[in-house]
Amino acid sequence: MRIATWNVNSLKARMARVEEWLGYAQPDVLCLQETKMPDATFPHLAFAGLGYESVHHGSGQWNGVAILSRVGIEDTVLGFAEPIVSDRDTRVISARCGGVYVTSVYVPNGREVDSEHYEYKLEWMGKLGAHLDALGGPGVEMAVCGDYNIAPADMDVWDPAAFAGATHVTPRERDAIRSMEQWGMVDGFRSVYPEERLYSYWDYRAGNFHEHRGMRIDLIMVTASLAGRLCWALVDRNARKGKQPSDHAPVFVDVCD
DNA sequence: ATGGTCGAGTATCGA
Repeated sequence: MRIATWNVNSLKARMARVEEWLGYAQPDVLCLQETKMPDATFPHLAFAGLGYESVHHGSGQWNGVAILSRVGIEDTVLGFAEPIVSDRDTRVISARCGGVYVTSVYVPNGREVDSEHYEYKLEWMGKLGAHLDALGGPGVEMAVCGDYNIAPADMDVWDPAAFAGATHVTPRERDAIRSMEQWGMVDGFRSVYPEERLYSYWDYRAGNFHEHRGMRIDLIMVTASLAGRLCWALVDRNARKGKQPSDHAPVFVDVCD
């Protein structure tokens, strides 16, 4: 089972690239973030034509998350599960796909350390933990995929010194990832490639992509039963190239029997 | 050394 995640930075702007990618990457499940559209305009029919059922949680021109699956979609939860209070942003959606409870997350950016946005980000990560408990806890086969806006370790940024004092790398943010690991999840890509300095996001500006100035902030966190069966993982840098790319590349893991 | 681009919408803001 191939489980993928991709922050598309507007699905309207990226639809042709997403269709192309589904065609050659053949994921069983694809989590999308930053669709930047309301539910009313989500292209369920186009994805159905490619063999994918889909669920979407979006309210307007910002945020927006979705799950596409060709192995079934059931038990969909929009936002955080009850009784967790969801905020007005549409940043999380969950659904059971082929026996795996899949969650697509777009974690708040944080903007500046110690700003209200930063506190909101940390609070949001706390709610995500409660959400995963509500879905059944670490004993459930679960994949939590998305743009975490957190680089788990120094090796996940092109130059740790360049991020001094910035968000995405602070101990409090990294503690949120560590809490997920202590709860029972494994960073799927990192477990397959313990040493590789590969990134999933590059700012559009300044030729950052070609200069390899990136960050690995798009993660597929999986519970133990899946973690023990990971047989491959990939960041598809080719999908960051060419005409009208997203600033993020898709990432996937393969779960084998 | 700084900033360099996109996508939202159509002036700027957010990333």
